[in-house]
Amino acid sequence: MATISDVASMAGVSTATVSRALNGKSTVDPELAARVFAAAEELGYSPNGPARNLRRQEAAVLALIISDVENPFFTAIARGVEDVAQAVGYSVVLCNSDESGDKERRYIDVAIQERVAGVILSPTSTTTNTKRLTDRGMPVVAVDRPLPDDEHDMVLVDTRMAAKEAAAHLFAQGYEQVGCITGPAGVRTADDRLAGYRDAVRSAKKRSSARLVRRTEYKAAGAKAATVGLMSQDDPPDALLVANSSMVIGVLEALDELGKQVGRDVGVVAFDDVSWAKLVDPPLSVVAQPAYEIGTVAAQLLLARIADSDRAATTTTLSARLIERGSSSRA
Amino acid sequence: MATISDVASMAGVSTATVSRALNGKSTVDPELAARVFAAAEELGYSPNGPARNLRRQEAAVLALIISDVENPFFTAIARGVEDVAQAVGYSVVLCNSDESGDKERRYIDVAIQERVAGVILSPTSTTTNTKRLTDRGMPVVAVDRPLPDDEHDMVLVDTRMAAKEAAAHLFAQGYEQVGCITGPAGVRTADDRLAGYRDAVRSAKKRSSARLVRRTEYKAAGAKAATVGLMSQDDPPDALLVANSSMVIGVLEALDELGKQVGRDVGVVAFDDVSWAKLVDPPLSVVAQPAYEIGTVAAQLLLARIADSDRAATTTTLSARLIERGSSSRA
DNA sequence: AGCGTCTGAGAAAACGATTACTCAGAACAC
DNA sequence: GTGTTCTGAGTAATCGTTTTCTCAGACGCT
Repeated sequence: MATISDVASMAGVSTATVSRALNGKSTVDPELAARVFAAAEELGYSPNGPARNLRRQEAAVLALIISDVENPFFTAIARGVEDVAQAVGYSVVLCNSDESGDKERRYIDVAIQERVAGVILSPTSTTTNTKRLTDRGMPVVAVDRPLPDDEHDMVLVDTRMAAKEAAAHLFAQGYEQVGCITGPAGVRTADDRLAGYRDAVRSAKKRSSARLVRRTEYKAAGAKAATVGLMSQDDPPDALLVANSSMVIGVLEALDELGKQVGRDVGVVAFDDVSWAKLVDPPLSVVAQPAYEIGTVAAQLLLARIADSDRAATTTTLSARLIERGSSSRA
Repeated sequence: MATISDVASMAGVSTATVSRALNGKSTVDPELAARVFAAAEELGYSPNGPARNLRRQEAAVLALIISDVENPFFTAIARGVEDVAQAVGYSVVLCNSDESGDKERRYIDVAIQERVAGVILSPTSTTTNTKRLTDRGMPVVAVDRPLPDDEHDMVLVDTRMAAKEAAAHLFAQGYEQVGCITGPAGVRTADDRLAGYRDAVRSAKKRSSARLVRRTEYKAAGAKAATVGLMSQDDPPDALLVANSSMVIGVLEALDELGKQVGRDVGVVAFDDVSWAKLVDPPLSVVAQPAYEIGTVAAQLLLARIADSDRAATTTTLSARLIERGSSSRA
């Protein structure tokens, strides 16, 4: 592949001049510049990124490490990040940690090695991995889930409040025994949603009962099994708050197989307003999280931190919105 | 951030020895190696990727450029690619071209600049962009959609046959006037699915009619409008073949709003077996494409080509599978 | 002992860009 | 006409690795 020296000798100038011309730095004689551009075009010259980054000690690349590429919530975040980054000339590379602390670590190491300008991640495990980044002074923004030390910029959703509101809505609709299916213990969103659920139970003056709560992976299969377990006890729940959109697939499958009619027999509210929510019967009531906005805000925060590493860390908390549809109504 | 020289001086050896020790090359005195490892650990040393890549003239990174991150078909491909790549120590960076030839070109340029080892892409526009890659001898594998010249490795699905089979199935179920909603002209999968549909129309001895065909973006909104258009004519179709899963969302919404009952009034088969297909009422009949496998095969092909650039180009065509559910049955 | 052969570590040359220096010549002021 | 400033291009240093040389010393063989 053509190098800058090839261009230089073809244009009959020094490499310095080529570099200056191509980057529009300083002033270069228009006639020389024209020769340079012609030569670059002719040779199909494309600057060697690694060499440039090595010299410049910076790369206009952001890493985005998300915990599930197949979850629309995270892909929407990705879009938000990308749109902001593109606008200022940064590229985004997307990595899928797949809820595995191990893969997360591997991608963090790649990000460090490649010396990307900054990292946005939805942390799976706590601290240990991100410490590698902060130890080396790499700008980081956490999304969706907080990091323990508040040295970091974070973009979160007030998911506890949202869960409370969703559960309260179910009680208000006349459901008596609202259950909750949430993610693994230690995953902050899962814990928060459970806490919000409990807040609502308390506010409704109901007796809180571990019997009505299940925790599983944030996946359909686990949620399906959990639903079967919940529903097959004596005095089963008559409504469910489900902590994400993958899970609700398992939940709806299970209810269908158990012959329970959603809405009439069992009220359901799930997190994330997926594109197909209106298509199921009855339409699914959801907690819509501002995923795209999380992405845009996170990208802006990261860019700000890259520009000024001494900025005080900020935490932005966005709020979610309950969308009432048929699945949470007995009518 | 610590450099190799820092490690070298702390360990009291030369940088060459540090490099050799850390990379396990050649033989290094165990005692020296131990000092090196200790120093590297102590300093939190992480080799500078750009510098390494510059020297080595290669990076263990693959670029995957897909046309829609929010489409589960493509994210499943991504998983396949990633699993294969990870296993052999390559990282994958995912880029979203968003069906825009412009973004595609930008990401291709980034891939070239960063000198990634190879590129897997689902081409949006034809030739022009990929020529940039091949001109520079960059290994490329096309997925989902072919590239015109057969100099390339490709992994495709026999989507024409699958479309034919799906449409034939609708006829077999007793639908008389099967319509088709497909993607933009020029997008190969869209054209092939339409061609397969026409094959089936011909085989069923029906008169083919442009009246029953609509083309729009591969998005829900366009498909919704197309459906309304199709259904509001005199003698509207009584079944629809829908070319992807985003579109079918719009189609189902439209049918619902028009008061048409899916299955009984209008049969529907759509491409891609999305996770929620069984949840809609009636369950959605689909053409399941082997997306994950497309990804794994593509990654293997790419790795093979990276290892040996003189390999003959191969085209792998996988087949799709029709899954019959309630939406294509009058019962 | 003397002479290859080997081993293993350091010195130094890449890799391909950017950029701090340097310096010739023009422009300008006196 | 001389000295000063300015302009713009080339020279060379630099980024942090890897890797080719180079070479000292150990080893083995006759």
